[in-house]
Amino acid sequence: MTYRAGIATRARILRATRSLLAEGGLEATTVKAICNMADIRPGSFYNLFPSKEEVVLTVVREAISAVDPGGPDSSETVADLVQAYVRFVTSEPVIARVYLIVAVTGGLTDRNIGKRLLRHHQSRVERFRRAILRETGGSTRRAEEKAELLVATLTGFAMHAVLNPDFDLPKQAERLLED
Amino acid sequence: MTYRAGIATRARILRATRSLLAEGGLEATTVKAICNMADIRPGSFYNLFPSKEEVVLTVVREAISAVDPGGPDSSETVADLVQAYVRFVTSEPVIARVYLIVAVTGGLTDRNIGKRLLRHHQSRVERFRRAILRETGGSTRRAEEKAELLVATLTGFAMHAVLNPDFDLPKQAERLLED
DNA sequence: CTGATCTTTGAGTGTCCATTCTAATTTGAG
DNA sequence: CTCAAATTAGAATGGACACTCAAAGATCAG
Repeated sequence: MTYRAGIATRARILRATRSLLAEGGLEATTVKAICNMADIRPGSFYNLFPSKEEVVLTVVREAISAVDPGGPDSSETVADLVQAYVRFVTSEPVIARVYLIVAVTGGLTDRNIGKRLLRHHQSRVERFRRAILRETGGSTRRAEEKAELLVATLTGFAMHAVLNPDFDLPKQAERLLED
Repeated sequence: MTYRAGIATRARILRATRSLLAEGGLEATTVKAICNMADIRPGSFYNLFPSKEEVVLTVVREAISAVDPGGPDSSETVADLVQAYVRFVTSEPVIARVYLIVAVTGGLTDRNIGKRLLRHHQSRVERFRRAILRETGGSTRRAEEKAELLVATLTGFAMHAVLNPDFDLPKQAERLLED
């Protein structure tokens, strides 16, 4: 994969996979569908990726890391974190859908994705916990509980936002911060 | 299906389907797997159910209605509703997993299940809204928003409870009621 | 006991899937 | 321009899937 053509094809495959995952989940993401959307033949696909699983994992990794962009910042507030998440879900709906569909469904049914998701979830809780401690103080234990509540709530919100187009995510998130 | 043998076989098929859905989602729920677990041959399966889809839908319907047992009661409180949900998730983990897995995977990818789920979600919000109005008053609009927030949060909690065995659902739900 | 009806069996069907293979074509460094 | 390496095409393979079918067996009302 050192020629320009290969690099471009690889990008088209990833774009198609992302789109298919967001639209119809793993079930709709067949190699044939990817090839159709990327306008290539299976031979090209397998010249650039060793398996379908590898493309899917690549896109899922991308989606998971997009949930928490940038490293932890020692001055970020809880509101910053919540707003960053809301912005992610509303401005990158395709990747957000991939995250919810594949991460959550895969997390529930596939061990590898499940572990990866749990690790990611714990690091998110940790980041929220630090922000809560900086902002409102209290015991570490109490902050941890608050953080878990916040993260779980946000995930629930995102799911409903994807399921129900009328769900007003920004407003609900704002209300969440008031309490 | 008027003979005893048929009725018993039907029950075994449903039990196997429930278990497989809870364990590995739709992907793991193949007709072959159902037949193995129920110790029957495909012919028997198709004598009692017209298709795999029909069994899955039967189990999903069962799971959806199990989330809100009993009709709306004009004296139920918000705490009652929250506790009923927590009890459902903790005491019927198999069916709860079916609800979450199919809700997320099917709801996002399959139109029929998605619509059914959206309707169910709206009736749940309605039930919460009424309880909130009775209890704390306020405008209908505000109560609706509060209700949506509660339902979304509870769904997020249930997901994390299924994903992370350490997540303390009853305690988090209790804390949710305090605020 | 009998026989109409229900149930079960298990091999078989067609379809779709991920993946492989060989040969042809395109690329770009020297 | 040359040629080794990268890329592509597209038919072919094997396996898993949902589902069918004809024949054998079990059930139970009368």
